[in-house]
Amino acid sequence: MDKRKPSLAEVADAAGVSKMTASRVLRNSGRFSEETRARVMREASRLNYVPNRLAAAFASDTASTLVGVLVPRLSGGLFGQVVEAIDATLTRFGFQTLIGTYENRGDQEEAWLKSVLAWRPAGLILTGRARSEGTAAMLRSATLPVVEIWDLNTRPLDVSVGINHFDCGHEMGRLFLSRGRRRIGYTGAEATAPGLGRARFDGFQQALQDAGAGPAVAELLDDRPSFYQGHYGAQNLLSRCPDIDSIYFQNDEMAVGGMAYCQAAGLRIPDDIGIAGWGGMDVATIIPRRLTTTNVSTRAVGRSAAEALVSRVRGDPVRDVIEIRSNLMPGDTL
Amino acid sequence: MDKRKPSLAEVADAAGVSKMTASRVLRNSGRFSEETRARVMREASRLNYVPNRLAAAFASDTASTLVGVLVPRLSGGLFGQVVEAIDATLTRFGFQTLIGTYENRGDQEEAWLKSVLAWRPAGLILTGRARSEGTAAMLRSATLPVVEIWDLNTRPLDVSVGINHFDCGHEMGRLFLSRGRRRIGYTGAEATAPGLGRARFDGFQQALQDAGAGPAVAELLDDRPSFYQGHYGAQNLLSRCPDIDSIYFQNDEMAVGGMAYCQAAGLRIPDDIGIAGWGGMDVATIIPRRLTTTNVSTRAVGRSAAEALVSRVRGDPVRDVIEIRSNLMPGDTL
DNA sequence: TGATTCTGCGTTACCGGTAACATTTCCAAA
DNA sequence: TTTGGAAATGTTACCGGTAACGCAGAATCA
Repeated sequence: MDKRKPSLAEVADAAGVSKMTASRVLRNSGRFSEETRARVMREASRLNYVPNRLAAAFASDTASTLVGVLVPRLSGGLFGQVVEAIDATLTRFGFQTLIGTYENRGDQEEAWLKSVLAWRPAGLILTGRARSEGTAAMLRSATLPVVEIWDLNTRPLDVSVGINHFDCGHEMGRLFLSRGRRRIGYTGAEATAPGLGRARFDGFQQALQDAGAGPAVAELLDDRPSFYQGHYGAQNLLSRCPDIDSIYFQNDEMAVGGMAYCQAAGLRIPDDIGIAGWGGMDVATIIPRRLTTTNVSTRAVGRSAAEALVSRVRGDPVRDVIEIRSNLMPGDTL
Repeated sequence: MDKRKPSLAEVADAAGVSKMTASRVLRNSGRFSEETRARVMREASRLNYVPNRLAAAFASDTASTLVGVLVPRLSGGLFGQVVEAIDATLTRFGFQTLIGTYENRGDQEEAWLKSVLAWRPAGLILTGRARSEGTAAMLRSATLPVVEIWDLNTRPLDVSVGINHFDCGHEMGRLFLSRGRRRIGYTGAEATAPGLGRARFDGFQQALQDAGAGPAVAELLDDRPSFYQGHYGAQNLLSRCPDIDSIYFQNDEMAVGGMAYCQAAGLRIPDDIGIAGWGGMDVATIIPRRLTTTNVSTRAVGRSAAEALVSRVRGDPVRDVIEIRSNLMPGDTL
């Protein structure tokens, strides 16, 4: 038995037309009669024809439906949701997602980019904005649609779809002050990685400074954000500065971990200590109180990014800066 | 300025050799002198040559480095970790991950498979074992390496890397009994989806039956497993059967959500009610007690699956059933 | 009625690599 | 010096599609 997949030529032969006509029918690119269409489609289906995208993309340089998607990670946090939304949207438009994770290592990013560009993708979706010189050079010379996500970039390489993290932090800072908090702490993770949580912290500090309040005491850890890091960070912070009255965490996972520590230490929330996080993560639903946080629509980020990319690939007009709104949730923990 | 990427022919010309020699050098497939190697590599690097994998894969039928990876979801639960480990391992071996998520819809799976097979991938990694007839037929006729993950399949299509969920449930059932639990409840999600949590429940019930105990009362919800589903499921279960003394949850997220409900309802854990989950998820670290659960090495599943796939692609011998051990953690909540 | 456009389809060349086979070079052994 | 064979390199054909162009016949127009 012949295991080879049937080719376009075989479908065309079976239908009694030329390869080109069969190709036109299968791509629905016009210039064929209804009768021919029916015959080609019937034979394609009968032969279980699976088009060879390698050949198609290779031949035309415009037919690639691969999209490279690079995120820091898939587990924990919100990136899994973002990628889910990206993939769902790309799939809807007939594109495929080529994934990559880089765990905050720039060299990883560069190697990944090189191996993805080798597939001549239709476009790229990249997270974060801090890029190595080599990466930036590759992107410039590649001239393909690139959507930067997560951190809103007002002067994007091409298109940016993201959240204004600075404003999130600033808004939260004002909320801390309006609740009478004055001895404020901050706990973050991935201290060595640029971007991501950093802008939130900057906005937060700015809000305190704008109001003439002193800066927040920061506890920055190295690992990725997690429950445990929040727990540990809160412990460090409270032993260094036992008199702080509130802590802003880099995200909800950390906030929930920090809350667990505070409660175990006998502190009442929000009376003895105020807690706030960021992200509106599912994990926050498990605690009896509603966590003070900023809700972020990760699905909207993913969907908008994918839609913007598809529009760019098709040559449709696209706004180059797309902000995804986030909503402060005052909650009951501050 | 010419925006086209340099081709192999240009590199070869610049190095003063034929395309074929340049190709051999770049693939390191032997049969060239050290001096030639140096010259070709130098020119490739000088011209910023990025090989065209489309052309390579298309030409040789053996050079594809794409691997299709299909999972139910990326956010929540453990699949994000699994995919992370798969991707890291595949990257290490020079392969690329083409991702797909199917949200428990069989038609999605079939459409995804078709679009991935169009790229003539080197292999596939699929989650779960319940497949539609169309999907199974496509896999049979495609004759490419397929690794099934998550549920251990003792008669795999090709290779299976997974966890024995039945045994996990059985072991946990015995623990429930040894702790004197007799009026037992179970809370699961995705009731309509086959596989996944189902085998654990079956094993659990079997353990109870083996010991002559009555079956667990089941509360099966439709949505995907989450904190909220656990909370809600526990509530339903306790209002239907107020006298149950313990609940086995489909996973740790649900268990933590269920615990939150029980505590809010004034039940002491484990005195009034015993709680157990599954998965060893990070979320369990936030609660003050150690959750009774089964630890699963998701990284090991991902890494082993990717390694098995690479071996199969290379033609190396591979065991066709690879069980990833899981460990019962007695914890403090049962 | 002749000229022009449109419709439907075919022909040819090519995308950028790699497999298979052919050829040249070089060195050691006869 | 000749010669055999391995090492290094070149030549040719091809993978399966698509772009560009060509061409006959039908429809439309002046």
